[in-house]
Amino acid sequence: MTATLADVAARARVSPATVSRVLNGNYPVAAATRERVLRAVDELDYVLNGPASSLAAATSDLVGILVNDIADPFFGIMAGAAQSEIGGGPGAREKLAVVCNTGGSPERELTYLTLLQRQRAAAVILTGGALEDPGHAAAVAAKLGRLAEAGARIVLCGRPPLVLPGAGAGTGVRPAVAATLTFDNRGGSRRLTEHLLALGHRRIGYVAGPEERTTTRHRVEGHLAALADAGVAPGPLVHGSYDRRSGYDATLELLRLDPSLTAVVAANDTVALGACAALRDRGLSIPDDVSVAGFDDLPFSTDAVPALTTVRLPLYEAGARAGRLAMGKEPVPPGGIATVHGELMVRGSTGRTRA
Amino acid sequence: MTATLADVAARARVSPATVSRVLNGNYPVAAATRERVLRAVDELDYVLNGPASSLAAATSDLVGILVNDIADPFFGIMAGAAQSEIGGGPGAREKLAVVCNTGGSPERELTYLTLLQRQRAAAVILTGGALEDPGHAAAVAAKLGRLAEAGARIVLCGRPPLVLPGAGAGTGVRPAVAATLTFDNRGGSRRLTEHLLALGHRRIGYVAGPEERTTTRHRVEGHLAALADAGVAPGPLVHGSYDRRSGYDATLELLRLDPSLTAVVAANDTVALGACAALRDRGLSIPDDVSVAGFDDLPFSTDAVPALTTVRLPLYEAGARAGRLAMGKEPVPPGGIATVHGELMVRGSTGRTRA
DNA sequence: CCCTCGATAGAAAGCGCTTGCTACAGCTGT
DNA sequence: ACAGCTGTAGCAAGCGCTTTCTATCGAGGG
Repeated sequence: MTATLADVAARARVSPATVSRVLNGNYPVAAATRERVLRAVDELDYVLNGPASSLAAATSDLVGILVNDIADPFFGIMAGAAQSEIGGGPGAREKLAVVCNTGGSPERELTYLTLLQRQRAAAVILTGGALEDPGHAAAVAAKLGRLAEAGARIVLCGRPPLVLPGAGAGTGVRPAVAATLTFDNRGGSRRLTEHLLALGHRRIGYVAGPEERTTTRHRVEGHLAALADAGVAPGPLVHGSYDRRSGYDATLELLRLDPSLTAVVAANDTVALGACAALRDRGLSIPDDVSVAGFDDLPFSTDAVPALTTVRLPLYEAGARAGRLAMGKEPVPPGGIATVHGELMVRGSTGRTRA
Repeated sequence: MTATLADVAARARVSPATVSRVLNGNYPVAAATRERVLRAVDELDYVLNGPASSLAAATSDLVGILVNDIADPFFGIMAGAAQSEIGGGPGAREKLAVVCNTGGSPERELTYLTLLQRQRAAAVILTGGALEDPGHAAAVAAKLGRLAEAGARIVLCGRPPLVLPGAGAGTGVRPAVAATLTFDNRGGSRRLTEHLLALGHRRIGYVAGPEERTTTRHRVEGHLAALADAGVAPGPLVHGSYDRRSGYDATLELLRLDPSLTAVVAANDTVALGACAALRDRGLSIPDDVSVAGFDDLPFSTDAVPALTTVRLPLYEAGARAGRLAMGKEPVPPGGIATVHGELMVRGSTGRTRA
């Protein structure tokens, strides 16, 4: 049998209450007593019973991090950074940061949220783009509201702010979402396209991400805005998922739609890699025949040949900040929302159009 | 306030016991009653209190997946696969699969194990190579033993079997580890080096992973074994971490140690990418001047230019299988151990030495 | 020199759920 | 018509911890 608090108490010749207080360190205990208790804990290999503790204290030390695709470094980097800020704050009770992979499925997102609510999670971080389906958005908002009511701190990272009914300023309703770190996908995308335009490109194809995702839409909007400002007509656009295969296929399709393309902008770096492969397979050279650009600046982008022009998103920093916000270790930005900007990284995959 | 079981019971005009039985579905409840209860649950937006439930039932629905680096797709792919097998088995109570990022730190590994033990996790999956430090190995083994005692099913995935004292056959001691899926790193590495030898390479540099990791050692051993069999003297070897930067630096060092190298074998694909970058920066062409090989066959490897010769590990399949084993959905392999083999993928980054 | 206060420890009442056991129908078989 | 079932529902005793309230002991102040 596993040892219980009572066993430890008996061995240390104190009451269970005292043991609990030693373990939680939120009540004065004489040094000698503490010593004795800790020794007993050690000798019995005692480990607190989490469920019992959470039940009695009405709080738990679980922090959930939801990601859309755990195999994608975009999420891995953010999640890892957040986790590193959450695990073992000094003094505080050790928190258990766990990442939950929704795989982009709305049902799983909701399921995980319910599961986290069931565990009375102390905080929840949602990373990456959201689905734009109104029904789903409402369901998520409702769940988050309930989580927040139960005391969980909610942080959005790389996701647009959630508009909650009845949570406006002055209504006295505490907003469900404690803080939002939103990525400036529009602005980054716009600067990227401006860069391409400056290089002389006029026929630019676009490999977009999955439809109905905020990230996809914002990046497309930035791209179109840049074109509109320059008075350049948009080129062909194909939707796909966020993987290299999709980038490959979509690029072939783009080429079919407009064989005279001089540039391809991809939804992200992974997709861009697929695009490069497709172009090469068609015998086109990068950037001499066609320029290619990605987004995110994942670690491998600099190793592509040629190195990928892209927009760097400070994923690690954003994830870490989200982690701190979830722990209440960092002040909430004014208005609860902070925008994280991307930086244009010009590298070898984009070049001037031929004269 | 959040609704409790009792609230639901009152609303449905039944006893709390009945509500519990409806929710857990492990006791006959008349259809009409069930109906009434479910309606009440719905109307009250009731969500089971996980801690209370776990406490009373002495089990929880948490399943922990430990990974060394969540930003590395090697782990992301396995973890995602495992998670997809764990979330929501039909009929069974929904499990919460969570991934914990140790960052390769032994302390964090132990901390997470303790935290999972505290939560009375239903199962724990440890992925990737282990640290070879005997002290740490013993500590982990002890923790796993305690977890298993508490009813958790332990599965190792991509990690060598754990030798537990006193758990041999016939001792009547239930082994702590339910099942082990071990990767044939030695064999894969050996075949890779044999391929290089067959292409005529005799001066092969090796960029190894972190020291004291089983994966590192096994891959090096396979490499050396192939060389020994062929009567070829080992080339220079440099240790580093599992990232591209490390591959870059180590390759420069290798070149310094032996400028006449004709091939570089890297600890994994990520490292290989760094190696490629270093070679290119030195003005060497791949594979004409120097061949490069990786390991794992991560998705981006096929997009490298030239595409990377590597050893494909069925990460997704292994992760999924680990997930099923953790759920008891799949029979344990004979002896509790199954070896997962890698497949040599010959691509453009390796070629014949010049005549 | 007694009283008050600060510091520390204990008693006990839950926290919300599960589950073994008991209770009570409505039937069946004789 | 009655004992014995089978099928459902309720009772109540915890699960192991936290925390409020109370008790005790010493020390300093009036």
